[in-house]
Amino acid sequence: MAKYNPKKIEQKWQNKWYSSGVFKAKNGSKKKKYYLLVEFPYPSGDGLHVGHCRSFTAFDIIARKRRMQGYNVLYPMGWDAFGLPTENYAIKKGVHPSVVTKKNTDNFRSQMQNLGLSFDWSREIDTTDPKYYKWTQWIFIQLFKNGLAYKSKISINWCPKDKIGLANEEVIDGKCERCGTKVEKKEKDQWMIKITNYAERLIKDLEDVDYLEKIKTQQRDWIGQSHGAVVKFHVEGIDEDLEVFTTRVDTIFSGTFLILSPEHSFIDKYRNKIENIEEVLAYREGAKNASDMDRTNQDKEITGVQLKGIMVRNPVTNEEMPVWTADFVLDHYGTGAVFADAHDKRDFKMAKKYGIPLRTSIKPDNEELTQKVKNLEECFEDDGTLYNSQEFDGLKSADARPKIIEWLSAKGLANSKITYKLRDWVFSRQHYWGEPIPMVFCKKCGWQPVKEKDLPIKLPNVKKYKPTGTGESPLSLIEKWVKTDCPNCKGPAQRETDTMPNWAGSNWYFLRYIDPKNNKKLSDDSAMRYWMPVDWYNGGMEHTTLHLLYSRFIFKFLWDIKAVPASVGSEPYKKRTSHGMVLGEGGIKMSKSKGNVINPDTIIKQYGADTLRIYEMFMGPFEQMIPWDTKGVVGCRRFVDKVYNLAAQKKMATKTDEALKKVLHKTIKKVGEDVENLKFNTAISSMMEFVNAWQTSENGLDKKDLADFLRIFSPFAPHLAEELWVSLGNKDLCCQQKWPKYDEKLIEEKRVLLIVQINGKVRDKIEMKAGSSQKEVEKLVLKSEKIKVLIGDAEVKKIVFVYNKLINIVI
RNA sequence: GCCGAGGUGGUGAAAUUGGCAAACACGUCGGACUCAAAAUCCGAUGCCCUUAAAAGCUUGGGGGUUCAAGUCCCCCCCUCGGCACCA
Repeated sequence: MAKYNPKKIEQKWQNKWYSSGVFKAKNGSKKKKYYLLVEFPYPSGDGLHVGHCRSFTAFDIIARKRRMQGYNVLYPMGWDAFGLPTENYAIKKGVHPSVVTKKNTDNFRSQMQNLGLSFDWSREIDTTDPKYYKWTQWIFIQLFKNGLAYKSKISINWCPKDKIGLANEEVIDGKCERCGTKVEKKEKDQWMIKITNYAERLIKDLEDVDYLEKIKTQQRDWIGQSHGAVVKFHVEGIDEDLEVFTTRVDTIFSGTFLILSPEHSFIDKYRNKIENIEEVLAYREGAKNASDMDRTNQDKEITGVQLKGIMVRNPVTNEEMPVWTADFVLDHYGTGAVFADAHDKRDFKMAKKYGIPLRTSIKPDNEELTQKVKNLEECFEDDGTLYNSQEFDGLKSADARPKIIEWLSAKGLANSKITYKLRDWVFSRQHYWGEPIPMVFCKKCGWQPVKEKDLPIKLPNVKKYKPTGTGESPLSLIEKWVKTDCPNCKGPAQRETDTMPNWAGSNWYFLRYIDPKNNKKLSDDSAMRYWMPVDWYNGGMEHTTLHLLYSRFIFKFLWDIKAVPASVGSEPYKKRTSHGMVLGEGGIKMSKSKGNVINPDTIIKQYGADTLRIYEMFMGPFEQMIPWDTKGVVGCRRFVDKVYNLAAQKKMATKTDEALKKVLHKTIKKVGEDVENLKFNTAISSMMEFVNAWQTSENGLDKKDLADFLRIFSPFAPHLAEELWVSLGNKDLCCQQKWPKYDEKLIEEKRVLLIVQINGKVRDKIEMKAGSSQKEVEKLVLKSEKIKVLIGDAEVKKIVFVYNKLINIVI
């Protein structure tokens, strides 16, 4: 038989698979479904990254295994193709982004096919296809109609050199991603989405899904729920209360002053009551100009200005408290105001700096520390025991909190309240290459959504993709497109010229794969009922708080408005895992500038796709970051070669050796279990062990056992598996076979290697039949010369026996 | 600062969850084949002492629990990821 030639083999089987449609998922099937999803890539000009290959191959293995286990598997692929690099390329070269996108997606597709990935290509989607983004726009309109999309003036990142608004992800270290200029803030009217309405559900429903714990934790932290209370502080001489959010009501008896954010509306409302208003407004101005970098600087000196002439009353001590403003109090969190006391480091520092009186009311358990706290030498921030707190003295912080809230709310002075760090989602981008926001502004009717029958609002062709310099999107320059009729009154109106962020298309794409050609709906109800939710979704950790959270939110919304059938439930993904990044050799990030990018095409050309697949799975644990090592690829090629040589050239046994058969069945068990746990590296090492045993066995495998091995091998190295499958005389495809079962009886050990320890140290090993009793083992061990010598005259104190494993003699 | 993950040979890593630490692979060294090289095959390979055997040491550091600890508990150090003036 000829030498192993992956080039010849792989092309042939890819053609066969893709032309026969074996990987097509069937809607309306009676079979059990399995929906496997990997994040669709942004088709960049650089081509497929070996990191893509890793997660796509991993889930390809699961998809192939599931098909062999009899499932109707949906494993689709598409393109998240709106995005900046394509737009930048268009600006530079003057080529239309859609032309670039077409070129890049063609390249990506062929690279994926060269890897033998079993995607169902009949369901391919592209977020930049008007037939697709028609529904992205439709979702926006539903958000608007349900009061979840609104316009708001907010400060955006502004590059003064390029004269363009930047998304957070375009700001690297406070500088513009393109030109490196320091980014400024600029106020601009933006479309916002009220994701905060869903904050509670987004946290609560995490209980019902199977996500990696670290993913859940990260989402919870991002949403940032805190339980506390809003307390009212009456302003002296004005019929007004200042409301303050706190999670530490237990410290309220020590509250001696109040701090407002510089932007707090109270300052505007009572300008004339504030004696030093000029100073206060100057402070506000200064805070506004401080960049994010300065504001997050830990060591920054605390500053503040007192609102002279304003006093409030502490609702529990009834004492007068001065009111200050300081920029560490954030306007957008809680009520934009805090009460300050000796139990918060920042308040403590500020009071010391400006000579504001402090009082303590919580003490730690430690007596020495308590003295320091009482003397105001140290700031105690933790929970402790209350004192100076009237009837609440002696209570622990945690017990005091609900009691104090209850007591205050009875008097109408407080309400318990839950706040979130999560903020509403800025949805406008001043770019060309994105979905146009389907809204129209009419002087008479205000903002109006485009009529659904007029969707999609197609991106018009422009001559220049360059930003306008005024902060408007390039679309604003196309007068013909901007001018339109009001959908409501038919009067003259203007289109929104901002586009959507690149998260918009990926919010709901998993619904489109289910029914990719539907032009009446996002996706057909009965098909959604069958396929949803996604059974297993894998993606990068970097998408945990953006894409993953956004898409969960949008899905909940679609479910609420019944665009998704009720029976599906309100969580889109049953299970979510994450892969580790593939780094360049030496452990640094792969990048063009470092010249350490590995192109999968090169590896396939040199070693074959099966080898690349196996290497990517063997290189290390799937969830872990891992450096590329071309030497390791060689080792995997040797393994693949070995399988080929053994299967193709060794004479077939009439009956497999008993010992080898045993190893085979252990391997079937191990590979099956490891794949389910994403432990591909150990699955492969166990197959290597099996192949080594096969190589050294006397007679080798018989036809049936070789066929079983090929079946477990085929998800990993599908091309070679098919080639060897037909060489056994089969006419069908290996990937359509049943996943083999292992024989429990064969796996059972008849003889075991028993460890003999003296005082916990391994001194000997004896082989004996499995299931021997302690007595039998003891007899044998104590007779052994080696052990006799080691025990010598010492007294045997104790003997520990672990069934089928070890015996430990304590002397 | 807080939260999360991790630290095991020269390298990537295993370790059935408390029971032989280093499987599998890379690399290195030695041998076979060859005029020679590559490829391939065989053997050795945690460290230390040693011609060898035997002993001893070893999972970031220190302490503890246990007949037995990479695994459990306490303290500390380091690396990576996330959040970060969030009241």
